[in-house]
Formats: sequence, C-alpha cells, structure tokens
Amino acid sequence: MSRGTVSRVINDEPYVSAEARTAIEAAIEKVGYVPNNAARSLVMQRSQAVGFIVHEPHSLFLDDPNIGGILLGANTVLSRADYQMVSLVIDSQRDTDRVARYLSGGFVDGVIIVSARHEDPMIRVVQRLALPAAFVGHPPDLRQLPFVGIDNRASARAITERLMATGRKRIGMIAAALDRDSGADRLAGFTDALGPRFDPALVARVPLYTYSDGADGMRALLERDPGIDGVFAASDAVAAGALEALRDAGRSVPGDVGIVGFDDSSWALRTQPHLSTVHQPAFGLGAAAAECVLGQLRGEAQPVGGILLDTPIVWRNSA
Amino acid sequence: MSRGTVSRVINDEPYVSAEARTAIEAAIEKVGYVPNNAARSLVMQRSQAVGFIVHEPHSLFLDDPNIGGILLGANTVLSRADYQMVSLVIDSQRDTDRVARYLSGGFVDGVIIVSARHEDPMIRVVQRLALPAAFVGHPPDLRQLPFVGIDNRASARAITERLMATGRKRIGMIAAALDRDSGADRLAGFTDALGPRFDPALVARVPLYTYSDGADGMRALLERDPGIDGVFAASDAVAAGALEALRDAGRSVPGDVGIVGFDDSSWALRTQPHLSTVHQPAFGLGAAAAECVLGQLRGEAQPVGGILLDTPIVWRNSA
DNA sequence: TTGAAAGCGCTAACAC
DNA sequence: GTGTTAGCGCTTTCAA
Repeated sequence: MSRGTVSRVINDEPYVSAEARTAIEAAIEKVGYVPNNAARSLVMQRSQAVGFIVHEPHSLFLDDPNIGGILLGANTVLSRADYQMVSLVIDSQRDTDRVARYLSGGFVDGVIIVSARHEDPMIRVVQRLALPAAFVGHPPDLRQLPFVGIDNRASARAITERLMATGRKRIGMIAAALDRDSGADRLAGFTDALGPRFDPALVARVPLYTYSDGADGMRALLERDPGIDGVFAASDAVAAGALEALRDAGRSVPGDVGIVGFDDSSWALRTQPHLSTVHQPAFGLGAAAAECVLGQLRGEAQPVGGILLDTPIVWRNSA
Repeated sequence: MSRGTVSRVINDEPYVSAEARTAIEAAIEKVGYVPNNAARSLVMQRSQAVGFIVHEPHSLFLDDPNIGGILLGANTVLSRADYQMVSLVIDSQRDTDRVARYLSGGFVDGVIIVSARHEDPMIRVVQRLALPAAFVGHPPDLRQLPFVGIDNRASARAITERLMATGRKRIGMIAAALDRDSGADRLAGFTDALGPRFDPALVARVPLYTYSDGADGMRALLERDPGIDGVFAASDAVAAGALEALRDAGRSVPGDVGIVGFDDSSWALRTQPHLSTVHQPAFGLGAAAAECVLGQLRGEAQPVGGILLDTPIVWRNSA
C-alpha cells in the first residue's frame, strides 16, 4: 500500500476500495499509528486549532469568574466543530513575545482574545498576521477587528434605574477599573441614570474589580456620606466587599442600604443577602467569539462593529 | 544568502560572519519574516510547547481557585525555560479524543495533567506515547508516572489535632468528594486524629467541594447533634457554606462552634470570621509539575513515587 | 482505484 | 564561513 492510499483512508476520502480501507484500518489499529500533526499542518497550512489568549494580571485571573465561563463557552463551540482550543496565558513581557511567535508559527488557525488592554501588543500581532480573530470585550483602539461584548453603559444605567425605583434617596457608586472601557462605561451608565441627581462626591474610585477594593470603596463612601442608602458596585466581587464594610459599620442590607452588583457571577449567591445584579453571559460570550472565528475560517463575512449580547437584570435580595 | 545561513542566524548558531548576521537580521526585519513552527517542529521533532490538561466538570472548573494558581505556577516555570504552555480543557468525550490526537500529533513535547480521575483515559494516552508527563494530584491507578501533590491525610490529621487542642468536645466533619483520593484521604486523616473519639455519626458526606454542599452538610450535622462544637470542613468553599448554615441556625463562630477548612483559597479571607485552614501551595504545585516535565525533557531521571509539597496550617479566627 | 513523485518550510550534515 | 543537499511525515497532483 502506498502512503497516498493510507492518507486517503485517514482523511475519509472517496476512491478507496472497501477492502483496501479495512485492511489499512486494521493495520493502523495494529501498529497504533497516529498521524503527525506537525507534518500535516505543514502541508495543509492549517492546524485545526484556535488559540484562546488570556491577558490578565495574576489576581484577576484567579478571581474573575467570567473567564472560566468564557473559556468553557468557546471550548464547547470549537469542540463541536472539531477544533482544538489551546489557551495561552500571558503573564509577562516574555510571554507576550513567545505567544506572538507561537501565533506567527502557524500553530493556530485563529484566535480569541480575552481582556485585551489599551495598546495591547496582541492587536498588532493579529493584524500583521491577518489571523482570523475575535476579541471578547472592546479595547478602544481596536480598529475594525471583530469583537463580542455587552453594553456596559446601558446595563449599568438599567440597574441603577431599577435601584432608584426602590425609592433610595442617596445613591452612590463604587467605580472600579476606570482604565478599562468596561469600568468607564459602567460609571457612565450610572451617571446617565442619575441625571441631575448625580453627585460626584458619591462615587468612590478603586483600581480593581476585587473584594478588597470593594470594601475600601464602601468605607470611603460611608465616610463621605453616612446617610447613603443605595450603592451600585461595579462588580459582584466589589459588592461582596462592600457588604463586608457595611456589616462592619453596622448597616443592614437591604434595610439601611440597598446594593446592586454587576456580573451575576458565583459571588452573587455567596453573599448574604444574595445580590441583585446584571447578568453577564460569560458562556455566551465565549461561544459567540468562537462562532465568529469559525465563520472567518469558513470565509464568511463578519458583521462589522462587533456584536453585543443581552444582559438581563437578576433581582434578588440585596436591594 | 542560502537558507542554511539564514537558519543559523535564526537559531543563534556559531560560524556566521558578523556582516552576514546583520544583513540577514535586517532582511528579516524588513520582510517581516517569521519562521514556520510547524516546519521547524517537524524536522526537529519537538515543538517547544508543553500541554496543560484540565479535566474538570464545569462547576468545579469555575469554582476551584486552585486551578488558576497551578496554571500560573506552571506557566511561570515553562515561560522561563522558553516553553509555550498550551492548556487544553477536557469537557466531553469528544474533547478527550481530540486532545488525545493532539498529544499524539507532536504538538507538545510534554504534558502536565491536573485533576485526572480514576481510570482517566489520559493516563493510557500518555503511557502509550511515552510522553514526558507530570500529574498534579494522585489518581490511584497512576502506575509509575511522576506526580506532585500534597499529603492530604497528614494535613487533615494535623489541622484536626489543632482544632482538638482548642478544647472542643464534639468534633464533626463535612467530608466531600469521597470518590477522589483527596476527599477520601482528608476523611482518613480526620479519623486518624480523633482515634477512639471518632464518631461516624458526626461525619456528613457530600458529593462536591462546593459552597452549597457545605451548607447542606452543616445542616445535616446540626440535626444529628445540636451540641456539636467543632467542624472540619473538607475545603474552604465547604467551610464557607457551613458558616452560612451555622449563621442561619443562630450559632456563633468561633464562640459556639469552631470550624476549620482546607485549601487556604480566596474563600478563606472572604468569610466572616476568616478561616483557619490548611494552606495548599497551588502555585508551587504547578511550578513543581513544570520542573518535573522539563527535567524529563532534559533527560534527567525523576524521583519515583512523586513529590509532596508542604502544607502549613494557617490559623485565623474561625477556630 | 491505486502508486509514484513533488513539495510544504525548515534544520543538519557535509562539502566547499 | 557559507552554499548545497537530504530529508522530517504528510497531502496532493498526476499517471497508470
């Protein structure tokens, strides 16, 4: 049997006699033969793999429950299309360079990029290689590249309005990660909702979407206005931290103050009381990003400007 | 210039004149040339990549704070050695097969496997390929393959003894994940510590290391013996759930009952009071597993029987 | 329907 | 020091 025929069997191509096919299949089984992917991808110019790049500082990577959901969503879609998802974490400059080489080297046919930052070097790499890509989230300098995300501003506005509808008089916000568009947009949505009632003194700014920053922010708010009775926390983790500060200060929730979060992450059900929050469709984001990359791989045109997924409000007991 | 010389420049080999080197480097820069990794790994028989396989059910993957730490530890070590870590998540039978093909195909030079289960198909794949591997954790049917882990039994015994030393009279355990060696070993360590005082009625068995299972377990314990005054929870997440049940039942912690956890995960500082617990060196486990694989890649003999990392007790306020 | 041969882009051995 | 050449293991013409 020639290599050609064997190749045809492995790739399920026509023009192979039944007997040759069974004979070859038996032989493959017997020898335990496995095709060498490196050789195959060299000649076929594709690897049947899609990269999943996570670019997060340590603390967030460990904390952020969204990443896991996005990853699982992407993997589910890619798996169904018989693509291998390979996730690459970037944690240093050295990582950035190595990942850039990895992408350049033809090890992946496309790439999903999570939490890219402003001026992210990956954006340039992807553009230079003309690699099919989809971003999750929307770094501001992302020209023309497809992305999937949520409308942080409209969602923040919606949940703030819902909080206002409960009759709170002094509503503040713990705004986090203002250097990212998600953080800035959530603050903008909050401002939109409050309109003329907006009071900058009632916005505490903290660097990260973390529990401890949430506690810090809440303490700051309490100090500035002890009469505060409503809080929009920029994320559930932040809200959970705020809850701790509120408990320490002897305030009851939702009695004395109503609090709402953002993400509907596993945090939301771990707090006492459970959080009213904006549902972030993490799994759906990953799945949509994967579909987007697969579409490009099939040569389909992608919608320009990206796609935004729905973010229903989940109302529980914290407000 | 011939391909040979160019190759020598790219691989930083000697016997290239300074002028040729600079000329070629300039040309590379100018054309934006990037070497094709598939071709390179085909001829060199190595890919300079190490797989990181996570085999977890959804819920755990999203919840388990250890995985992130292990992943970061492994990535740090591999990155320093200029290896690309590619993580592959297994979430279905289809994934298992595809990952097996991926490994067989020469896309990785070695592999780190996290949370393999009993009879895990990956064990066979790795053995058949004679792929340098390191397991994190210790599935029971892991013959001769290297692993890194912790001594769950000794650690559980140590923290239980510490809890006993606080003078508690009726000590119970919320035992989780008894189908895994970690779960079974933690129960065994608890039994060891209690010795003749061990009372099977004070062990609540729950399926998973989760918050909600912890709450369920604690409720069961309270029902069986309202006078219980000490609890060893099989993980911090379980302990956090138990704390909720205790609060609902009007018991104070550590006043009425002392509780200890396991993992020293981010949960430990999110509860009120903070948890006394066993520190699980997640980052170190990932780093050690990576070192182990790199050692094999360098042809060094690995210690048989695996290596166990230290698990210091972190004593806080929950007991 | 099958075999033979070319070539994917690279490295390594050898000749110059 | 540098150019030349032979593969790495596969798919894919093209002939038979």
